[in-house]
Amino acid sequence: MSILNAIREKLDDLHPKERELAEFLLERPQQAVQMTILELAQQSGSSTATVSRFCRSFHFQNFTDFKMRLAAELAQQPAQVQYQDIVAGNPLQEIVSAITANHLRSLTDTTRLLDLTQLRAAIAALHSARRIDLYGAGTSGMIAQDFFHKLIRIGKAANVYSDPHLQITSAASLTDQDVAVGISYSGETLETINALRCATEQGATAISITKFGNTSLAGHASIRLFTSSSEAGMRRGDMASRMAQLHVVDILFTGLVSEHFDEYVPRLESSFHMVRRYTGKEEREIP
Amino acid sequence: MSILNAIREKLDDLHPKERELAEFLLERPQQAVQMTILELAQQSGSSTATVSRFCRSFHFQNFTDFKMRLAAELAQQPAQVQYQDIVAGNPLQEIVSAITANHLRSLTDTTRLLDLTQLRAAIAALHSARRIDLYGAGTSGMIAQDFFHKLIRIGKAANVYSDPHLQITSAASLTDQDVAVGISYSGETLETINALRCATEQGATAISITKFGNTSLAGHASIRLFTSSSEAGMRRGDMASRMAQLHVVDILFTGLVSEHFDEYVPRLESSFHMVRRYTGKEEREIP
DNA sequence: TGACGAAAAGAAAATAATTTACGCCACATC
DNA sequence: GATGTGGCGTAAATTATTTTCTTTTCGTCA
Repeated sequence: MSILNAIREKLDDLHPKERELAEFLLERPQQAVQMTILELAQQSGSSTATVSRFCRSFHFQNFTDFKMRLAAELAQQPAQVQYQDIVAGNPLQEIVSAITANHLRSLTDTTRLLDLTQLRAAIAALHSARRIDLYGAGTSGMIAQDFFHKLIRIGKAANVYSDPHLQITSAASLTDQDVAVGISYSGETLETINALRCATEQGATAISITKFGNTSLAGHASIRLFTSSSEAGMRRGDMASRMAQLHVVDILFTGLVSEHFDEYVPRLESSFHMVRRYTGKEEREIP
Repeated sequence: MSILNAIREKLDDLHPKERELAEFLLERPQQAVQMTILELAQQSGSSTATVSRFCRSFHFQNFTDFKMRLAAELAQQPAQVQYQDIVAGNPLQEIVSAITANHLRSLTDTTRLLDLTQLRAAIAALHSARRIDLYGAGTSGMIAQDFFHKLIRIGKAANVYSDPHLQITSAASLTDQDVAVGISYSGETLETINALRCATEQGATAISITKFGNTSLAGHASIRLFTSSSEAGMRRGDMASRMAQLHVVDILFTGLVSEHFDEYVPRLESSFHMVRRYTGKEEREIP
């Protein structure tokens, strides 16, 4: 942050208009680097001449040089705004920063919370499962879908259900050779809990993916995986939590493939090529 | 290295002079970002017009925009762990680190590539849309689903289709008051391209969400949103790209809600409470 | 109190940079 | 060999930036 720091240090020594400009730059550097000198001058209440002089006074070759270097500096570390809920009329740039920060935070927190032992147990269970059932509702249903997509790519006998009746119907036919995965961020989704309970009763290995804490769903699972839990923020919805859950799914899947590389990778590559072959643009172009 | 990657990928498709330019950029990007368009044209053996056209063909606003984003990209410290593919028998801890790094990188790269103008245009289009159609196949279909979940929460007349026949059927009935969103990481999914083309023909506003570069899908959209593009890595699948796409969806949605706070937030809160009321554990516990 | 000078800052002119319109040329097609 | 198409450069138009010149403001000193 050397450029912005240098500006901040000099703030008191600057002429009034330059100071206004400097303050604008410190406040909204991201926007500033996208502007022309005229836009910047107008928005900061000065003139193009002042901006130009300002850049030279800081020993940049010219305005463009200044803009480039500032852009490079800003790219170094993304702004850290914390777990914000949606509020009215935020500048778009701030929304972008806030969401990015939320998501990054969510992923790193989740990584930190991961229990390698549980992860290994989950991978082992998935690997030796005869059949894999996935349960989830709403957004967590989508996570389950995603996991499903991945599992069938490596030829696993997986199923995914978001219909409560089907969930139970399927769970009822599981055996002790099977695995059921219940996904629910809150860990309190009744349908998912019931499906996992039912699976457990049939002797299946139950894996839960919930937010960190002692949630009901985790209570019914023998293998528990957790994602970071941020304060709710009903407006924000489940954006960050969904990222975290996908993150866990990705790690599970990658761990699974990596540990049984020779078995799964050929299937993975085959599915990749087949999808290309049968859906790719090159062979079927419509004129 | 999204921008340079995108250039590298397109290298074979470029016209001779553009190609020379591209090769120069790939070889000496650091120098390139310090030059004016004339210098760059001369040193790469082309003309200013060619450079300008080149930048636009990659969907940058103009040469300056290109230079700024490239400078920002070059300023990024090389990540400790780079976009890794799945390999055999890695220690689990390393897998976790690698995936986390991949995902973080994917999000920050995508954020850096976001074009606020396009984003604003997309938000405005979505807001005033009479009807919103979402198209996607495979994993991108899931992203479309996710967006759909969000849009119906705020009472938008949205639909999501992954069946190609339904996509076209629905697209055919769009009007110039409607919006169609095509999602495809590769930007080359034929079904999605056709659906978006059809929508465009009906006069609907077309929004694309693809990896960065000049992809076919983006070519058929009037509003183009991009995610970071990493080298393929077929085993890794589309984990990081999916994160990036969701990231864009989240930003779109949050921006939409934030800009029209009074209209959307009550609906959002209502949907939140209703889901709680009708599916929550507290009222329906099974003993 | 008024005159002078220094410095700040804008207007406008000058310059530089970038985009666009236009047209030429090469190559392909019939 | 005529005609069309598309790549590409030149130059004109546009836009952006810098510099010069002028006005204004404020402080100092007679």
